[in-house]
Amino acid sequence: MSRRSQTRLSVLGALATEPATGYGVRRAIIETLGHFWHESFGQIYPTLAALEEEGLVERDSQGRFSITDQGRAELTAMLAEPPEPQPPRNGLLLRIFFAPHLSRKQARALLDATADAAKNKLAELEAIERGLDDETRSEAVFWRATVRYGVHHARATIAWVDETRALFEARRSR
Amino acid sequence: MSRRSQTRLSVLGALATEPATGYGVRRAIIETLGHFWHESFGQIYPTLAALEEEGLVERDSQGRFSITDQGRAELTAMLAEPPEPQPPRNGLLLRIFFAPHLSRKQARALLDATADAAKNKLAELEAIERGLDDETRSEAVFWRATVRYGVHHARATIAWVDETRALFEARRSR
DNA sequence: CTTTGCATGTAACATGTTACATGATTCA
DNA sequence: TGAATCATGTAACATGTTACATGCAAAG
Repeated sequence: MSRRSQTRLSVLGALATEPATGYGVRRAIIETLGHFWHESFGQIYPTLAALEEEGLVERDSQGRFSITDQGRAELTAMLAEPPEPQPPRNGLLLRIFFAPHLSRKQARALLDATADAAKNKLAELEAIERGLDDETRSEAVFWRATVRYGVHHARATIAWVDETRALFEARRSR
Repeated sequence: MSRRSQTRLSVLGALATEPATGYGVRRAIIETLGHFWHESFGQIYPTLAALEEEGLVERDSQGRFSITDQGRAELTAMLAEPPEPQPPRNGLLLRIFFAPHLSRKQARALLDATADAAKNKLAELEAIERGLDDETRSEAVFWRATVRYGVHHARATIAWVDETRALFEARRSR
């Protein structure tokens, strides 16, 4: 089972929206997918070269890439594949699990930092969501869905921290 | 900034609980951290060799590894470091974002599969949680916290799918 | 006696990040 | 004119997975 690179997917998707240079692809990814996706130049340039060789994108005289018909077909095919479940590796839970090897203070700091990060993320997402209220393009419903995903999960994290603080305190006073 | 391998952390943590062979370390990780962590043999054996060379673990005559005092110190130090934020790469959201390139049916299938997976995960976690009710060891409070994290997030995913289905339907009938 | 589990390891590959090198253009 | 931004790429490194090779021991 060949784990197909998801970089191909994000690059093809970006070019399906709008032709761009390699640099522009990265900017587009940061601006539109930034709250849940990330690419580095070290991936983008080789990927564009490979996509070009496969005839999925083509480069014009200014160095701008655009997606070909074949590229659109490949994009749809890749999108239809189920997202490969990434093997779970949650660094926070690893620390929580082994927290008996930490002092109470350190464990508390870990929870505090987690809640702070989630609250910042939530604020960021809510700002993006408000920005979408003025968006009239029909795709906006999908963009909103990605933001809402983050909102739900940030709130889940915040609720979990509250609950976990109480759980740890109960233990302390037992 | 050197992304320290978290494999070291999981292996040291496992050995802090109980000495084991490389094979046993993996079993312990599957059994106790399985719902949020994963290691392959290809990582565990080289990591054990490296930890041994650093004097953080030692091997007895039967090939069992146990953690040294230095290893415990290193474990505590690594646990105290904030979990490095993994660069966000959410394959599901990538597909949702680019869903305009999918048919409605494919988009719906993606949401259905997501909800199913989350519900299965939730059932699995709730079973683990019930199992913890009989657990008397003091560490159990931390184990429970890791399970509860998964419960909160699985529920968040389920709620998000419900909301998103409604969002997409509203668009459809507009 | 054969399957299952225990046990150790390596090699090839895939993916991805970071740092570096280089240069053009634009804007203050 | 100097800083910021646009632009392209490579090389070294880190991390991790998968497949393969090998062999012993226990259980049925």
